[in-house]
Amino acid sequence: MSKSETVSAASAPGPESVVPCCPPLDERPLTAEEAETAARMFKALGDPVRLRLFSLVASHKGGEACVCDISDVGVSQPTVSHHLKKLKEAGLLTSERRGTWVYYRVEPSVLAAMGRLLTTAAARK
Amino acid sequence: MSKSETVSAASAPGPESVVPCCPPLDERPLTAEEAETAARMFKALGDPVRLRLFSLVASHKGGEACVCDISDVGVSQPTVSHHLKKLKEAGLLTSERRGTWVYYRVEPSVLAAMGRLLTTAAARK
DNA sequence: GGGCTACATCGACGGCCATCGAAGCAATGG
DNA sequence: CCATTGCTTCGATGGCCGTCGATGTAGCCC
Repeated sequence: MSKSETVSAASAPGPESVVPCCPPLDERPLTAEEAETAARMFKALGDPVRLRLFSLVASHKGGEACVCDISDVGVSQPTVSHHLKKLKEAGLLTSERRGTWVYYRVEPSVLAAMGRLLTTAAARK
Repeated sequence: MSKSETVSAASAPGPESVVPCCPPLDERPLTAEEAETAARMFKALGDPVRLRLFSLVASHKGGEACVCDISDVGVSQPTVSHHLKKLKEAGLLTSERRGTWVYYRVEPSVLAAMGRLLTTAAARK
């Protein structure tokens, strides 16, 4: 059961646990649970192929892209699908089927949370 | 020219003349090389234990901590040393021996580069 | 229906990685 | 010089993960 939150109700239930996650890294030591949550997101971007796929979606016009637009990253099509699933499970992407194609789109809130986790630490220096 | 960009490095040379590594994730698709470099950094923070260790160093008074201060994360001491080595290899931490103890300290420039990679993408939304 | 395209899932394989105990190196204190 | 403490390195092991070909499913078109 996902916590009631300001999640856009239009989308499917999807993977829950989409939260601000954690305080800035230099504010307080992360607890074991916080580290587990945050590490899962960083881990999702810790693969070159996934990072390229994510960047391809994020930089695509309209903020979304179908798999056929981004599947030229040097690996087979099943592998692309596998990585997109990983990114979706990490809460970084959402997918929606429209007719023949499946469109992927970035989840801005999670991305902002990750950025805040890092930039605040640097800004306070 | 109006200040359409909130980038702090408008004219200042900046102490961080180091390579920013990559453009923001939503600006242009990353190349294979860029993705390889950036993924290496994200991967370093993609482990819960490493993330806790990094947070412990970053939040410690004085901006540095010896291993004895942060080795209580639930794993053996050799494992702690192993993870600290990984963080150092990723360029996120630096170490210095002073007498009996070895002190670790965060590398602000690399941290800032990672944050910029994420926050710019979110801020431009 | 038949065929085609777009994408996901399955099963398997190879390699990387987190973890540990044991041992090694460094510095201090007696 | 020896013992002790702080930390790193070594070697081994178990598990996770990225990758693939084959197969399955969903939607479009003739």
